[in-house]
Amino acid sequence: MKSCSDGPVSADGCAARIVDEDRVLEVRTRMPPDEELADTADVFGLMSDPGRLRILVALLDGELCVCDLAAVTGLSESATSHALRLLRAHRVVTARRAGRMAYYRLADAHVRMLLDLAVAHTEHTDAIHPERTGDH
Amino acid sequence: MKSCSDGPVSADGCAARIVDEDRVLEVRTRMPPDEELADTADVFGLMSDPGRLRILVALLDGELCVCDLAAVTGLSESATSHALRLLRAHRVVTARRAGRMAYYRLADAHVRMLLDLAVAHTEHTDAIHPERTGDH
DNA sequence: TGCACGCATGAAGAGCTGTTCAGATGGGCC
DNA sequence: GGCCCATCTGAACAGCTCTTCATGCGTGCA
Repeated sequence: MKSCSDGPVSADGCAARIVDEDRVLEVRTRMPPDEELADTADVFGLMSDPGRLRILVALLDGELCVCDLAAVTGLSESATSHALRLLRAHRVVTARRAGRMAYYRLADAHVRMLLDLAVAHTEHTDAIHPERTGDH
Repeated sequence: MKSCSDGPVSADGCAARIVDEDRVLEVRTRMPPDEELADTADVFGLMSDPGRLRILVALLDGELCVCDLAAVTGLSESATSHALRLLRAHRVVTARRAGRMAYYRLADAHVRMLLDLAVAHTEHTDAIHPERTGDH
């Protein structure tokens, strides 16, 4: 294998040393473009809050109004509304107005698949526990 | 349908009004326990940072050392190491030491599936753009 | 043995996130 | 019209996150 710092740094202006330049270039070409990665990270970010995750899991079975979502998730109605606003802004959920009520449902098949996969696995596998770090 | 605020609040001490109490109770029973939801949210949180997401996507093809990961992701080597420490603590990646080098690889099949699903979809669907909110 | 290298770590600061509080909006009902 | 109710919104604050800088640690090589 090559030395980690022989020769000038790679052509893209990055100052980091590189061990296996061919491999790095290959992985780079496989890497989705920045914008798509950022969007994907955003989607994961939306699902990374326990409150929002509860909301989304609750909506897997069908639509619910804001106050019922608040009751299911344990969030305040204000916090629920804020969370729904975020999810709505990212088109993960849509609202249906019925008089004074607002009924929300999942609007993104992609997110639904991710939720199904995640929930299915949390039911059958042991949780990942950060406490038991396993390093050093 | 019932009025949203008739009768006393539901028996669990939550002060929120409830429209469809049966539905709320049913969804609650389907909801995974708090601990599992928290762990799932943590996993999504790990994938919600563009830098960490890049690292994980890069590792889909196999192991890489820290400096190459830094080169691929565009992160500094320090930031890369910090990110890897987090991922390692959650057992999402494992390290193999070879002399001075440290080679990392994916260690969690669950996370790999989520990554595959997410990346596959970003390649074929239009991104979710928060700018076009679509509400009101 | 001493140095250079790859990596790991701790501290610190800027920025982001999620909550609560207070108030606004708009629809139904008397 | 006037009131109540479900929801929405903005401001503000606490807590967390991610990055950088500086340094420590273990390894390989001269």
